[in-house]
Amino acid sequence: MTDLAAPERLAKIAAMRAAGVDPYPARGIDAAPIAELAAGAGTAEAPGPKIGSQVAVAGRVGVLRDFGKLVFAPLADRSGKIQIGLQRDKLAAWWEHRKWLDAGDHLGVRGELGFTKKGELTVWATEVVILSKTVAPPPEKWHGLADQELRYRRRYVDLWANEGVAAVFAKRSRVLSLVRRFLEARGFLEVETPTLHPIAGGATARPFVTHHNALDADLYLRIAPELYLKRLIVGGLERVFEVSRNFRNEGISVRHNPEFTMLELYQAQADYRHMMELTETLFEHLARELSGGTVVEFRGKTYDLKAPFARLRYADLFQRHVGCDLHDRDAVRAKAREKGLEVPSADDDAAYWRLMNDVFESAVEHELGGPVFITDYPTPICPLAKQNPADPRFAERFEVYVGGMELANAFSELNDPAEQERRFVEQVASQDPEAPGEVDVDYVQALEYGMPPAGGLGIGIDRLCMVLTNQDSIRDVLLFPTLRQHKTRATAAETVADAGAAAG
RNA sequence: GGGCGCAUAGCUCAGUCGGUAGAGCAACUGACUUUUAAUCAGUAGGUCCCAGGUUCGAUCCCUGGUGCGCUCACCA
Repeated sequence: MTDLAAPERLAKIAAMRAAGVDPYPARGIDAAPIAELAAGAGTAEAPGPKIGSQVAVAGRVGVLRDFGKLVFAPLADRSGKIQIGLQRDKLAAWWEHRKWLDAGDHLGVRGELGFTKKGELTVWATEVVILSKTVAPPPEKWHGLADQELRYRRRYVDLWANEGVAAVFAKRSRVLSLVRRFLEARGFLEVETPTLHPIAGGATARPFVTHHNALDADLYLRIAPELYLKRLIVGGLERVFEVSRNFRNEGISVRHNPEFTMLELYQAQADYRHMMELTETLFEHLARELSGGTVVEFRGKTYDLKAPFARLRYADLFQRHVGCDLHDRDAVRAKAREKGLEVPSADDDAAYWRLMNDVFESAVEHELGGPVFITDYPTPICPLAKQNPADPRFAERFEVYVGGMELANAFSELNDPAEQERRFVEQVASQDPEAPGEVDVDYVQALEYGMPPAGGLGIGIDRLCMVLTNQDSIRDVLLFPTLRQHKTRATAAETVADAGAAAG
């Protein structure tokens, strides 16, 4: 046990055992979802159990309001909450055991559905069973679990102690479900590709490294599923998607978690224009399904996710917000210095384009409300995208922004093996710590077998859920966000460890 | 990683212009058959995050550390 366990509750467990009552019985009880009772109550529209009928409910009990010969308490399950009423007269033999009950216990209650004098729907108990005795006291009843860190560390408490938390995750689940149905209806096949990659490709990010003992080889946790999914397009699957947990060894912020979920999809015979249409259609669909309308509120502002979204060209935005052409290297460097960005002394192309994009991001991104497509990125910052046939300086790529946050990234996929190889070699040579360490030769070979023209799209599911559920931090849409390691004091574990040390 | 802020009872917080501390809730005891954060009476509960420094004296001031939050950078 840990120091969370309250002595008075442990004493109750001992008392129950002494009385021959199991505080952790093996079987639950067959109970109705509480919402059915609460909403139904035998009316014509909602044919739940009638007032006066016998019902059974099971759930976590809240604060006990004890009147001596009468106890009221709320009982909550996943579906809702109802009041239970325990009366001495109806629980004669059991009545003395009411002292075993504590806030937070799991109870099964059988009784008659009725009302109190104040008109509160109540299950008047004729039988009460402790289904699981809680030794850790629940959070304070007024404030709930307020400590941010504890909310994340003890999400299992946060979920029932704080209103609305479970609903956010139910919505998230629904987003994934809707996305799957949406894509399946359009002929996409859900696939699963490796999480362990010999080369960390498909994005620029620092990977996590791990080691396979039998192969005696280092492997990387994937930073993106992209290159595998495109191999499947080569393989003729034509329309594939994956809900991919990606891992990036980077900082943590309100928008970043080291592991995050991305939807990636690829569609043969499509290009980035199709991806735009698909994106805005999907976003509108999700908004409508989740909230009934297309307008969502996020961080105190509203955004209309009704398609079509505005389309703004990268070069135009650059000109407008930075004030010079993105190819004018001297002017861009001057702007970078103005903004206090670190201007690299090296004069190579890779460094210039990184700088140019930094300038763009610092000048443009937070100016964007959205939803908006930023389109036609400069080719040098798009190693996996196809060039625009009319102007090869730009790639057929777009990103979607809502509330200053990048939600999606898509392009017409580069399928020329020679050009792809050239860009890989360039990346590897760039010395960028976030670039892959070696050329993915197998991927180039895949392209040599021929990939049809295809559009690809990646959507940050966590961020999308932030927008759709109006949560400011990515941590609030992740059940268990990554936190610094933290040793919980486990008194029993210490005892075991001490015993082991003593024995050894 | 940089900057800013916070750390006091189980929880949420107040407080001490430097003299080792308080409220509400929770717990415990008692009363109460109609509460909705029940009420009433009482009891108990503190390494004031840790270490060092200044001081007659530090929870308070200073330095360092730890943890957390916010923010910047990077990205999705």
